[in-house]
Amino acid sequence: MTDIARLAGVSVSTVSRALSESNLVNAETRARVGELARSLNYSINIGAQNLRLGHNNTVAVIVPFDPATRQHLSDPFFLSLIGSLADALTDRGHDMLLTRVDAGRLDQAAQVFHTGRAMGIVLVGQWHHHDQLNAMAVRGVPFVVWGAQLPQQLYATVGGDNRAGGRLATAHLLAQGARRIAFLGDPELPEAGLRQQGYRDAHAAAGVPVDERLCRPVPFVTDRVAPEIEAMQASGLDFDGVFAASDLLAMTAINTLRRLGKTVPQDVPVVGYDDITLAEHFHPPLSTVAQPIGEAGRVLVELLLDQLAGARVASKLLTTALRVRQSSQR
Amino acid sequence: MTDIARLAGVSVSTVSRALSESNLVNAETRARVGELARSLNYSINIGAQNLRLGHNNTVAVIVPFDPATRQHLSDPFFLSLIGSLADALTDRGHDMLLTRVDAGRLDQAAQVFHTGRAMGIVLVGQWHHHDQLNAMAVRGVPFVVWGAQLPQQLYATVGGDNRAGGRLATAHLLAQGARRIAFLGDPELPEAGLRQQGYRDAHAAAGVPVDERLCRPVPFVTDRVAPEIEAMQASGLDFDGVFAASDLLAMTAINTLRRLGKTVPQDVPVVGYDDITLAEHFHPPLSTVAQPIGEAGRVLVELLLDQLAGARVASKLLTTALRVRQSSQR
DNA sequence: TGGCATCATGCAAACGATTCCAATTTGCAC
DNA sequence: GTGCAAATTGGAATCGTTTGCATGATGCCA
Repeated sequence: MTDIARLAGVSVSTVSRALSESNLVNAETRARVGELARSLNYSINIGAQNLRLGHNNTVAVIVPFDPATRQHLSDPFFLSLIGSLADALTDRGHDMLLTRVDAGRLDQAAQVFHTGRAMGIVLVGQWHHHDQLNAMAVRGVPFVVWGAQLPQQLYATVGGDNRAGGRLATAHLLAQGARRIAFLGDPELPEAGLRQQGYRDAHAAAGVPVDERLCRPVPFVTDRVAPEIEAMQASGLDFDGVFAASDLLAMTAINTLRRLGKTVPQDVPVVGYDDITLAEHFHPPLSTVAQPIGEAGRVLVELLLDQLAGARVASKLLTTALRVRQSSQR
Repeated sequence: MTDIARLAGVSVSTVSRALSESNLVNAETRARVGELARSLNYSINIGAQNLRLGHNNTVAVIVPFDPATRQHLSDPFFLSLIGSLADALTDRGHDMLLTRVDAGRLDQAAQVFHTGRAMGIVLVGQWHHHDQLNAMAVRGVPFVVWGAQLPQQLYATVGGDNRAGGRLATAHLLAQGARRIAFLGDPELPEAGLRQQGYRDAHAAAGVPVDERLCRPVPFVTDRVAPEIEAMQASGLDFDGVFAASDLLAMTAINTLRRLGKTVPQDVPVVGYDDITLAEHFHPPLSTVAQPIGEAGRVLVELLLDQLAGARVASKLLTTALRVRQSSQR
């Protein structure tokens, strides 16, 4: 900037004003400075600008990281959500900082705010530490979370209506004539827990009892599915439908069932959750509960920005919809 | 920092030194300052630090954006690559700025560097503008690109060995007895072009002629696949194998074939490209050419950092491997 | 006691921008 | 010619850090 000032024969103050299109400077000078800046391929240093202005328009998107398993960032649903966030933030003119932090040391996430790297935070992924999140909220860190609403939460979440989703999926399976529906998913995780709750709701509404042995607490890891299904079969536990808490689990379940000689959907209709890109390309095309991914990114960003604007924001439940495809229709 | 200095009864200089664990300060003062900082929940402002130090340790990952279609960021392969980059950068202690820019206004990508937002750039996605990339390289912008190597290129790329991948896939199909293999993919795109080249290589090596009508220039968009296959069938163009330039195309092709009454792999073996997460969960499990995604992120980051360290870096070709699954084995 | 390292600390100048305030010029009316 | 407002511009302080240099204190040795 000093160089431009020298070349243009004006002071840095004037250059600064000219570049910000202030009408305090003579139109002719403004043009000359602009020209010069362009020809020198110059653009103002955002860091310095932020420092002076006390601004910052980057938003951090933080994904948990389990240091024990050193598991990489690969879940298709969360990757899609990240894509959706990237789009929403770009549309709004914000930069997106993608960060991974140890899921246990959640307070590290706040650092990105305290160090001034980001103006606010979007947390995405499976966060167990409800209390740590509350602590963060109390400390005034601006953030929103993708996930389930919990009682006594001091922060805002955005998430699909997991309970309704579970209800829809299960009701559909019941309507297909299934009476002994296995549920695959770990109810310890808030989102899966609500989906299971919906599963129970649907049973209650239909007057069909739930066999607790059919609720299998499988984590969101595909290689735990096959053993679970084999265990059910080995112990003579009969089932005539499967509702899995994620599409990946559902797909693995279908493959396992096929390997065990059962056909989907004739013997066992299956419904998944998430509606990832490949659900409809799967064979048979997977019935699933769709999460509104595009809307998710937009709403998360909107809530965060509202919060930054000083509003007290409420959590939002996005509507989910059942996509009936062939995997569940006999 | 001023506050801490006041509370600790020392100057900001000392606080700065204490916080950076400099041994120029008395161990006792250092401890006191550290304690104070922790209790005040203070962390140094990275922006100001960067400004003073002239540093910056964030790397921008830039994904193209077609403003005409307003297409969102959703391709599973690129999303995985982004995940891989996030991991590689986190491991190396760098921040990752995820940005989307208009694929046509590629020079905008350089802005993120010129404005000091990032120290370097990783370009990911389908970049047609070879010349613009060269111009960027000439101007001294540090960046690496995921994609195919082109002649006369002044910048470094990292990519799978697309030609070898195409060769592997096609040779495998030929070995399965296929003699009329359809190729789905747009050879105008460098990567798909090389895969097609490999397809031709394999034919030449086996002494099997290529029927040009079997090379179908399908872009990387799934809804263009079915019309293409139907057109082939309608025109009586026979084929007994399919090699698709991406897994998504392959999966759509399989579904289309099935709809047209052909079984995969018995009637038509199919091989895809990329080995996305769901390839092995597909039915039938999809044979495909695996791209080393994890390695991709690491190598991209490594090359960029080498370049920033002043080395002149050469493009790198990552080895690809054929994953034979059921979709191609009769 | 004086001289001289050694240690710990403070002062002030940067880094690259923005902006309040003051200064200069110009135009216009009286 | 004088006075005053408007239009341009420059000077200097500031944002939150780091660091070269200078300063003061302390301890040790002769």
